[in-house]
Amino acid sequence: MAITDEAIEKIKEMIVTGALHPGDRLPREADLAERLGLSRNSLREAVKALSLIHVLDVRQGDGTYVTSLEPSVLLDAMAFVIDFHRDDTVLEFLEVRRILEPAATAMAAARMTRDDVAQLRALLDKLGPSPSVEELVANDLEFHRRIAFGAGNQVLCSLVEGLSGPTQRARIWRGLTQESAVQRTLAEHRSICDAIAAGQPEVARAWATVHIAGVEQWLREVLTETSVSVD
Amino acid sequence: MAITDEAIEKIKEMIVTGALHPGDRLPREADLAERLGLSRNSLREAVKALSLIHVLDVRQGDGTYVTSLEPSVLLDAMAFVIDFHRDDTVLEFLEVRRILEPAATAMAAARMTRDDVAQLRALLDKLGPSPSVEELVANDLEFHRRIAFGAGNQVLCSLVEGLSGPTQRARIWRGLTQESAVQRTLAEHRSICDAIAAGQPEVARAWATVHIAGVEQWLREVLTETSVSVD
DNA sequence: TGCTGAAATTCATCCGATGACTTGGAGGCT
DNA sequence: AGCCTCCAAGTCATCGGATGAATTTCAGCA
Repeated sequence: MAITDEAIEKIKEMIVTGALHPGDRLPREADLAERLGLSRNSLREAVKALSLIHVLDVRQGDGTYVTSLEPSVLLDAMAFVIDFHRDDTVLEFLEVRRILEPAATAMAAARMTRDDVAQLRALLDKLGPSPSVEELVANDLEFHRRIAFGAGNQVLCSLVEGLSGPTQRARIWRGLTQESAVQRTLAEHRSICDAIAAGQPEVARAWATVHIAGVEQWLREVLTETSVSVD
Repeated sequence: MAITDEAIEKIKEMIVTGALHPGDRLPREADLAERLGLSRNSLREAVKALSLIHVLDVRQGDGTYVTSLEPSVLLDAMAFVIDFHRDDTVLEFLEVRRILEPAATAMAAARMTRDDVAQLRALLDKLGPSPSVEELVANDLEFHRRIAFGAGNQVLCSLVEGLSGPTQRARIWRGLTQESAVQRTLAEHRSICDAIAAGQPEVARAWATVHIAGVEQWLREVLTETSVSVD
């Protein structure tokens, strides 16, 4: 194994075994490099890799720290990974969302407080009569984020959030506006919200399923029409 | 933004825009560094980070290549990330598995061929009368892997696979053997297999749910008993 | 043809030096 | 005392160059 990979493993080891706790500061690069028996350059490669996936947080002029290591932070890196995928696999991601989101929505319907629901509805109301694509994306993202958060499971929450990279969501919404399916989608958001407000998990689950399946079907048609060369 | 991060973005951009395709070879480090306007050292940090998440594949003496970028390859990196989590969040991961696995199992029940099922059953039969923990873990992993694969969705498959890091699965099985709950768990595997063989998605889904929920409940009790300091 | 070994290519690792950024404290002002 | 300014120390960021290690390529030979 390459020396840099060993360094990655060793740092990981230090964290997993508890030698390093979340928030802890690492020794300075020069010291840590010496301790691990490699050059500062090679160590930096290891640190850079670990900081890309948010395990380490490097602050110039200050030091290098272990992040909180919360699922949300780590799964966050997943969005980065997902951005690499183009249309051909987008459908598969959407299929997974169709599994996760209804579950999350049902859980949210059982757990969210009256106050949470009020905020959720306020979010939907905030959208003007003719919103831009950017506003739609932001609103959509926030809506699903809050529901996932309301499900009370951090892992589920970040997974749902990460699963539709911002890039993909943007592309979908751009497509929807062109096809004037925006109104239907927004109406579905309201239905989901209503079901959660009524505390009806199964109804909420059904609306969420319908919602995702709708987008899925639309995307499937678009991909078929434009044939193979969507790229 | 740091120059290295810019390099990461630029390489990502090249891939996403299609300037670089899966399998393509990158220019040699020296050239690429010059082209992107940074030193070889800094470029290497970027490359190292991208290769940790399996976006790039570096081969000494040969060159640096873009990987296949298949979901399985990229989500693979998730297992690495998940290894950082300890008992406190394991339950949340398990809860997500309880959502995904039943769905995958139901899909598998509808899609797997007679031949696939035969192999699945053969796998279960391969386990001797008193298997070691290592054998149990390997068998368990392979069992769930095949079902997820049988669901016909790469993303779902790698997600299910990745969600229970090998480390965690091992710990769970070690615990199960101590509590002699092994037989019940193995019996559940057989029930799941039977339901898939019978082509009954809903029965398969139910057994999968029961299976995961069982592990979940056991783990919940263990965590409660041993109090806070499981770490 | 098929094998061997040397040369070319490319990544791996190291070293040393300089620049940039953050933090904390010394010193002075109000 | 409280506050601000500014400087010095600490730490990461980036660079250029040099040498080693692994792989591939291909000429030369049996």
